[in-house]
Amino acid sequence: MKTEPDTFSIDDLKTRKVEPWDGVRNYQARNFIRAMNAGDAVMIYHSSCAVPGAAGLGKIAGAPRPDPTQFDPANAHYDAGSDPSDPRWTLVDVRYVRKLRRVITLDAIKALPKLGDFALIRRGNRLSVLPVTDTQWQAILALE
DNA sequence: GCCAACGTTGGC
DNA sequence: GCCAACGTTGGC
Repeated sequence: MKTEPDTFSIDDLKTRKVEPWDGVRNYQARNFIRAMNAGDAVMIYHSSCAVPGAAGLGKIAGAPRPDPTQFDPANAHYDAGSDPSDPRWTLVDVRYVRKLRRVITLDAIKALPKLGDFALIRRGNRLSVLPVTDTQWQAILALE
């Protein structure tokens, strides 16, 4: 799961302990959120910053649920077209697990030989929530 | 349903 | 700040 550290970093998650991951407004990312289960492991990735890369680990704290910000006209992520009886957008609550000892940079991840098809390093990748296979997960964490 | 214009993401 | 990628919007 990507986040811009200037807005919400792994340190912020550490302070908050659990954070509702709201504001995702991309159908593909939403579908990945809907496929999540409580207890699933997540890697927290810092994007749009000086050193993009994996910064920490978390886990999903509960079942996916409607994102309340979609119904709040004052919220930047308000969606007037979302029907409260069938909410369009979903969030999960993410619990802090730990920071990585150092940021595993995008460069280092790209240099891994056996990632296979990985949405994070596809050209023009813009997905804010994307799946990581066991193989990818272990290969990345082995760089810590 | 096509496609140009526009907006956003995110690395550099 | 620039620009490539790509999703969304809206005119036709």
